[in-house]
Formats: sequence, C-alpha cells, structure tokens
Amino acid sequence: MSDHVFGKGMQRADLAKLTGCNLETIRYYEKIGMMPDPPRTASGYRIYGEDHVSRLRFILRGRELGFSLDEVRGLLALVEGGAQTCAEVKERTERHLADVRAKIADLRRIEKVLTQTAAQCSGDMVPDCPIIEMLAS
Amino acid sequence: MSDHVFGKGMQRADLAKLTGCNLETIRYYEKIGMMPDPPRTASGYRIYGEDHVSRLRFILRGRELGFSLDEVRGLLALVEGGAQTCAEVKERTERHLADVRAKIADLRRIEKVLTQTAAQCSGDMVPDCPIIEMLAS
DNA sequence: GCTACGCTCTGTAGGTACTACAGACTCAAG
DNA sequence: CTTGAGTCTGTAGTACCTACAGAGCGTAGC
Repeated sequence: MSDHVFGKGMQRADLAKLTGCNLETIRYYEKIGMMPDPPRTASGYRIYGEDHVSRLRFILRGRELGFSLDEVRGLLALVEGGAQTCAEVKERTERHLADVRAKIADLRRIEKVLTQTAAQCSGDMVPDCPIIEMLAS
Repeated sequence: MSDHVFGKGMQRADLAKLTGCNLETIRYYEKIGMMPDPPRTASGYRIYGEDHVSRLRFILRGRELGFSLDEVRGLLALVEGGAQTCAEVKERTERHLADVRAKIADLRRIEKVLTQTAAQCSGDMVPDCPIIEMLAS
C-alpha cells in the first residue's frame, strides 16, 4: 500500500483489497454515482479515505443480500437523509424479502420438476429420454 | 391469423401467440441461432410451421426450468444428434440441478438474515435502525 | 540520471437475455 | 384509394459488472 492505509489515503487497489471488491467495480460505482467522485492527487490518482471504505462496504453488503443497486441507492439516501429512517427501511426490506421468497418458491418449483423427471430417467445409453420428452411436450 | 394456423404457415405474431413467447424474442432467437432462419414470402415475411412451434416450445420450456440459452442449445444439439442421448441429458440436468440448489441455498441464507434483522427492527419513526447497522457494519 | 516494472488513468467492448422503438414497407378490408 | 394493422430492419436500452488497450505516473535499483 502506497501510504499507511489509514494515514493519508488509499489508492484504488488498496480500497479493493480492503473491501474484497473488484478493482473495476469501484470505478463503475463511481461512474453510475453509487460512490462519490473521490479527490485526486495532482497527477489524477484517486485518493480514498475511511468514508469511502464504509460506503463501499454498505453497497457490497446490500448486494450480497440481493438488493439491486437502485435499492441500495435508496437505502443510502435514507441514511444520508437521516430523519425517521427505521420505518421506511423496514418497509423496503420487507418488500425485498417478498421478492426473495418469490424467487425461492420459483426455484423450488424448478427443483421439483427436474428432480422428478431425472428420477424417471434411466441414464442409459439410449436415445429415448423422459427429460427430453418433458421439454418437448 | 393470416392462414389457418396449421395450413400453410404462420406469421411471427401467430407463433408468438401460440407459444406465449414475446414477438421480439423470436427474432432474437433467430439472430443468435437458437431458432433456424425461417423461409420467407416473396415480400420478406417470415413463414413458420409446426417444427418451429416445437423447437420454440422446447426452448421456452428449458428457459422456464432455468437452463441458460447455451444449455438449451446443447440439449437441442443432443436431440438433433440422436445417438445415446439419455445418459448425457441426465448428466447435464443434474449439473443444472446442482446450480439450482446452490441458488436456493443462497437465497435462503439471504432470507434468514433479512428476516432476523427485520425482526429486531421496531418499525418506528426513529433514525436508529438495526437493518442499517447490519449493512454498515 | 536512467531504466524497468508495476500501478493508475481513460474510454470502450463484451457478456446474458431480452425488450422496445423508429422509420420503412406490405397487406387486406372498406 | 385510403386507412389501419401487421411486418421488416437496425439499433439502443435494461442490470451489473468485467476486461482490455494504450497512455501516463511513481519508485526502486543501478
């Protein structure tokens, strides 16, 4: 690391290493306004501080929990805004939770169909296949 | 429908209606080679027959079951090929099934975290929020 | 001081699976 | 002959990155 990590500021690679984020993703988040444009050195190198680390961690954590970038953006705006946050955050979380549960239900349906059809399948070296028949029907 | 549906051939909208596929998606599938280039009328209109209907249904069914377009393409190639299909199809299905189960596990982990955190959330009109704290930590 | 190496900078293209639109054309009914 | 609906094409947009080319910068070693 170019300087002591929490001394004067980090470079992009340092921020990436610290957060586990891909190097290019950081630039992407800046481009789409998820991350603020960082200050630069005289020669144009980005300089990051602790606030960038927290914000990026927030985004990554939100993404891990399946929130879209727009949803994360919304949550960040609520936090920045400050006023009566909790009720609104809970509501959005529950909307997202409903999405997640719908996806689980969908995947379980798929799992069931695939499992049942594969069970009828001999796995032999024959041309007839119940899976193909199911797909073709 | 321009002609009796199974008489001489359908137009794109007929095929779409019959299969439930989006009109534009059919053209897209042709462009990427999932569907064969159909014959045309003198003025350039596409003409579809029963074989197009079955192939499109196969693709849509595969997609519904979460196979990627490339996986569906592979399955179609196996069917076209003909020889000792069943063993190979079963293997691919089980690989895909493993993917599906991994996704379910992932979503369940997300569901658990969100449910537990939301439960700690008062939902009151206050600025402090356990969900935000979890995301920020 | 100079070179070599590794890091950073930028813009841009690629991937997945569609979906939508603009502008031109065709076709059939009234 | 006009009108309206369907079709044709290419292209751009969606979400979320990821990767690369070609240029510039910074520093360690000689």
